Amino acid sequence: MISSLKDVAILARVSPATASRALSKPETVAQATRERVTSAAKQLSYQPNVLARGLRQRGSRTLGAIISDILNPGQATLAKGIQDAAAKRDYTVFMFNTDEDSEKERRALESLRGHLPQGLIIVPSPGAKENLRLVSNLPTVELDRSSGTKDAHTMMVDNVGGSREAVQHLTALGHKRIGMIFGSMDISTSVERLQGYREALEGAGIAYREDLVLPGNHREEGGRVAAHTLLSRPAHQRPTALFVGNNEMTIGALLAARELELRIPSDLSIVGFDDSRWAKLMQPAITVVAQPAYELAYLACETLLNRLENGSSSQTLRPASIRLSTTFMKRDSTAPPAT
Amino acid sequence: MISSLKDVAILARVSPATASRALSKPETVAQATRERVTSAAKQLSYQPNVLARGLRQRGSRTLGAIISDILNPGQATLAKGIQDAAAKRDYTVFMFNTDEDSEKERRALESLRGHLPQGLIIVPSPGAKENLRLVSNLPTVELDRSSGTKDAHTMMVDNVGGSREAVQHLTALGHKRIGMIFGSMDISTSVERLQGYREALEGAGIAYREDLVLPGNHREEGGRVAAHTLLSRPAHQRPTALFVGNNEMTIGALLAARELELRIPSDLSIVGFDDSRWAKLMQPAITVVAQPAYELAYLACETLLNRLENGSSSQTLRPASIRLSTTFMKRDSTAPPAT
DNA sequence: CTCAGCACTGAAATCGATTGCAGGAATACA
DNA sequence: TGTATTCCTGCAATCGATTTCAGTGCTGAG
Repeated sequence: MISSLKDVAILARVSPATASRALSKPETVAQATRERVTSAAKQLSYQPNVLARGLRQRGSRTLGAIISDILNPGQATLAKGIQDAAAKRDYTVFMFNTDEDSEKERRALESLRGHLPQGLIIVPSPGAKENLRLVSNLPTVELDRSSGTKDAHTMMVDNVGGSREAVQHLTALGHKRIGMIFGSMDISTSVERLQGYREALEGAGIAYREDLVLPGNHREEGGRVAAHTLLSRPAHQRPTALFVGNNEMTIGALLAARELELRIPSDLSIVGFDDSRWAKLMQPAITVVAQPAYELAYLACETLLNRLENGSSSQTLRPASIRLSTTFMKRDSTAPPAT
Repeated sequence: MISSLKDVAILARVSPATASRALSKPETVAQATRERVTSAAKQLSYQPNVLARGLRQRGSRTLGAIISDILNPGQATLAKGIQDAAAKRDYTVFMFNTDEDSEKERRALESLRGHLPQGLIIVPSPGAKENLRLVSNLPTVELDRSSGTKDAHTMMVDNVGGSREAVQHLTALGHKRIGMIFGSMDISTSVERLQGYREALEGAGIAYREDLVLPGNHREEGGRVAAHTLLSRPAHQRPTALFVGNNEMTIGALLAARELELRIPSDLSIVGFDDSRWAKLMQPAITVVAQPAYELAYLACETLLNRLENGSSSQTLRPASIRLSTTFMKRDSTAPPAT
């Protein structure tokens, strides 16, 4: 049913070698021959066997992509950006999820390695620095976060700047007690966003208070618990505004506010990091720091492919560490604190 | 850097053949030899070359998965279900997006074919019936929808029943003019959901009116336009309730209602097909027909793998056409019509 | 007329793992 | 002891495409 190059060669009355050349290096073959071969190939609806080709050429037009959680719309957007960029250059992508689990990441990398991908795009999980040694000679771009690996190519957004802007917005509105839910310290984005928060407070002359800052493990439930803790305090100690480090946790924070019957924005202002479908749809619509996730991923993939196709020279290129800037989306979930 | 089986064989002082057997059919090799080989493999951190193995065995432990749009949370859930099920059985997945575009689907299938996957799980796009002939001898499961291919294995939810239940809920509340936004007629789910709508109306003794039913192309914008059209009519002609055929279009319908300053549920009841994060989060929370998307996809993948591993007997198995039932989630977006 | 140069083509090796077949050693059984 | 059986191992072929190398035939220059 599936026909091989040999079948094509026979039908075109040439050797397999010539058939191969006619299809992949057309200019090296006489026109008449080339036409016989291409028409034979079409007639048999010949599709090259990627495995055989990859074996011979030591690697197929394949990339690995490892993201943390396809169910997170932000990550799904990354996945799509990667795939679109890869498809445009005729690469296929092996996509894996880690669920932020270092062990799953390791397994994904092992499994990937056997497929001899040409390159890797990864949203590193907490254990990534260790895991990435499994594929140390594979051209890699770290996306969204940094694993801390030296000389890695990274493609991230300006987390510090984005957070600073968000929190400055809150201080400008007059908020003094601003809480933050930040994720966890072993993920670079969390650390950077916390940093932006601190810088904004400092700029506004507000002292940093550890008791207003809680981790939230990046998930909805973590965000809910953290927000609940912060918001259950008596009214005069309770933060009047919350800055939440990612979209999932923002949902949790909103649920917590609802449970405690706090009205947004009159009782509580909220700014989230990461835009999303529902953020616009909510009433009030949520003010957020939007990230160019699709562009980021697309760019990451293009960068990787360019590096691959420039061959050896790439080795000498200094690691590209690109930061895209975020966009502050003022909506309706922020207002001056109640007097 | 990457070591081959031959390297392992040399280090273990055996032939490559024996090394191969020691690793993949351990019981056929003497224990002492086996241990030498496994330890050599570990020492070299040997990873089999999937391409070579796949070439020889005519196919690797790889599945193809084609979904329509990874950015749609429902589809992302399908993707995750597939991946989890595949990973558990140690298969890797090539994932493609079609964006409901038949041409992209064709390209995905062609590209997939060269990778010699063992099987395919596909959410068929409108042109799938034609496209699937490209891979007619590949074990395939159609997920979420049916392409109309004869004898195909399909894994779907009970769209007719789910819709009927939703619309019955509306008629029970006393609604007489119930609009529907259904997607497009070339996707089986749309047709079935429309069918459920008709059955429910009929059951309630309400005449089916074509002018209350509009297509919406499955996207937010299509849903918005359709809903806007239906809802712009004068109050006594306007539907008092809308049943919307998928989650994206439900968002559009909500936006349209907001534009027209219709209050939910007092001016307009809304039921959507497909649950999602934001449906719970909205105020009012949206009443929906929830689908067991993750389970559906997981099951689809397991079914496929079982069929693969039962070998030839599978050919004779009658096509499995499984329907999972939906769950009606009554929330706050439905109420009796205004008097 | 001869030979270099060119444009094409084909034979055969190659990539890495698997596997049918055969041979050798060890064991069992008569 | 002789022979049948079992167990283990290695040789060599194989999967399908690519690529090196060595032609073949032709053109054009000397």
